[in-house]
Amino acid sequence: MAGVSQTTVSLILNNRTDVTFPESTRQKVLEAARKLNYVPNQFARGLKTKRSRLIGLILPTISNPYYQMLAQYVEEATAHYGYNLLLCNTSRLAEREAFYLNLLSGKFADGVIYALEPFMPEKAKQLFGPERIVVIGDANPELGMPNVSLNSFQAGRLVARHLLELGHERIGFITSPFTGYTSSRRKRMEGVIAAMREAGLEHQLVIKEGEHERENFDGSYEIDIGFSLTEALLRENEVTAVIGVNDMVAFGALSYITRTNMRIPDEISVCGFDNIYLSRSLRPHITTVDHQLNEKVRLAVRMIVANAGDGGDEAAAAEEEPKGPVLVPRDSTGPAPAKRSMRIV
Amino acid sequence: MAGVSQTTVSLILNNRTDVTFPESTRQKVLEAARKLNYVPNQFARGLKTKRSRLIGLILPTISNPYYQMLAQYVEEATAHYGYNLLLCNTSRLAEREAFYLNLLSGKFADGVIYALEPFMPEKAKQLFGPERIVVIGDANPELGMPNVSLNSFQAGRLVARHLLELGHERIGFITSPFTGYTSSRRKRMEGVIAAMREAGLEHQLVIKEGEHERENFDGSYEIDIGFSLTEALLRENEVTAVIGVNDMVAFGALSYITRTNMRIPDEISVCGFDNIYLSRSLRPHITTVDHQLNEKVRLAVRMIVANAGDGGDEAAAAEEEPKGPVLVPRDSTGPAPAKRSMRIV
DNA sequence: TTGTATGCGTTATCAT
DNA sequence: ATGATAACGCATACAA
Repeated sequence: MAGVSQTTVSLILNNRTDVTFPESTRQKVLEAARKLNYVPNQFARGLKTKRSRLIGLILPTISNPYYQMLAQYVEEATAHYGYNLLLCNTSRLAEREAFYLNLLSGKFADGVIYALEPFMPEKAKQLFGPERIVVIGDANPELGMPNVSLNSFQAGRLVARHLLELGHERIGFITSPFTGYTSSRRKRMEGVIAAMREAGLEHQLVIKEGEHERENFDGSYEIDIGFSLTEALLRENEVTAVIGVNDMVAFGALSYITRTNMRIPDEISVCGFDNIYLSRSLRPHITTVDHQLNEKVRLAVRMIVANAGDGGDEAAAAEEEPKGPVLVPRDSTGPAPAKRSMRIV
Repeated sequence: MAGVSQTTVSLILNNRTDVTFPESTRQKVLEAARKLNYVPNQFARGLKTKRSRLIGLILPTISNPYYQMLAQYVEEATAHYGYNLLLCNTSRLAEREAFYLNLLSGKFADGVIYALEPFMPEKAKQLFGPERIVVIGDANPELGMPNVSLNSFQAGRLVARHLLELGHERIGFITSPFTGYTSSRRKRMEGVIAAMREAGLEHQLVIKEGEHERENFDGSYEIDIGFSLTEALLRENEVTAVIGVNDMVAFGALSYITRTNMRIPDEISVCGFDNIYLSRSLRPHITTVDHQLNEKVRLAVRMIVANAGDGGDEAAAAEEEPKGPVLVPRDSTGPAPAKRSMRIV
């Protein structure tokens, strides 16, 4: 229609810098494309270039505010690079992970972001090669995959130090179960223990762990765990602060405490991890730790885009040092109450 | 490697029913494929078949529990059909919607599910054809697109009738702004008004609408709106029940009321819409309306799969009548308090 | 039951 | 600066 060849059209529409055309030709082609509502066929393009501009995101479920937040960030980052996000909910089932790995492979996706610990790292590496995969989570060298680190240990330490500085001495840590696949829960606890030990208060820490991982993956499970563990914790112990292993568990704690008519933070402090948006919406606003997830997600996406792609300067950008977790103090934590509550100690 | 032709391999690997092979040949091919870790190239396949087994989901943001729930259901439904979900967050920006429509088109996606009212229905229809699009939301014949209906009007009526049955007469309805693009808020209100009118209590309804739509799309905005509108509502009016335009707004109302030390539901009832999982986790569990979204989402996905696809029986299944909204009574609503609160009336 | 040949729409190579 | 042509990997019409 523009009276030129396929080649010319391709070169112009992809506005490549290595060739140059007279403005007149360029306009003719652009005009014709516009008139025809031309949209390049991504199948044909992918067949040649082996690139899809698609990134798969593997996570257990989107019904959990943490993963929802993460997915939101990934979506924003991929869109920024003109990429599209494929959502893959595995419910932590190996079978579902395998299903999605197959679906994504065949050079179909340019890369895969794991937001949980891979069940089948070998299969993933075999299908994509390690350089097309990024794991967002606590570093695990055994996996042999690129990793954007979350440093849960440091996060745990930050929270505990915050409470110690406020004068709390007897502290409860409540958590959903330590399972094989979520080492971050354990690492948060270890960070808390480390801080308590540094303060010489190691034996003042009370740890309560939930019983069974429940099949359902929405946040209600964690809220329930937080509620019942706090009930048990306060029945047996005189703590002045409760640390939930994440914000949802902390909300459960808050629910129970509110119901007992104890005042927060005057009589008891509560805090969590993750800085999900509810932690700054529900009242009281809760003290938590921000992972700077947005920055980290962007880094992960850049790593894949650089590797899949046009390389060069992009690749350099991917080498940045990720930032560490930061404490976000809010209304739910305050100075430890006076001796009254310390009578057992 | 199996000593047979491409054709044979293709036929066997796609296990087509219209041809039949001796078991020996079949095994040879399957064996070879397994050994080679063969994964079909989806680009090449798509180039021939014009099918991607990809469905685009267009929504404003995933940082809002309603859309998060919807996305979860869509993901489950698409996975069930061996499809993959492309997540497209538009933040209700026309520009972003256009970006995604282009990205998805070129026969790249088999269909598009709109979870919000399309900004550019014409462009969408032009790129995909109306039969490849399904809108999940209140029916809007003007769009000329297939629609899975949510019936917000009926939902509003259900809630109001529930309160009327409990003896409430003076009721507040609080809502984020009625904007051009979310007619469901207005329809919920109209349903409430209809029920009040049927009871002859039309003038006992107090409506409070938030000021400006805020740019940020996480639920915190709606919680804040609920909080401040309830404050204003209770300062000026003696209502015995508050209806939030959705569960998040209702949570905001709950937050304010809890802080005033009024008892729920003894002194005041609160309810919302959508049945997001938080409504059954946070305490008190709130009365709400369930849209039976899961069923509706499955229907929407089936409609696209049937149209894109292998047709026949699938297409028939897509004709089902969608179910209506149902009331979910929980702890936050109870009988209207005795006359004490009714002195103004 | 199985093989041969063709084409999907694009980009890349090599001409001119 | 631009055009001709091949090739990507698969599915299919047709032949055998």
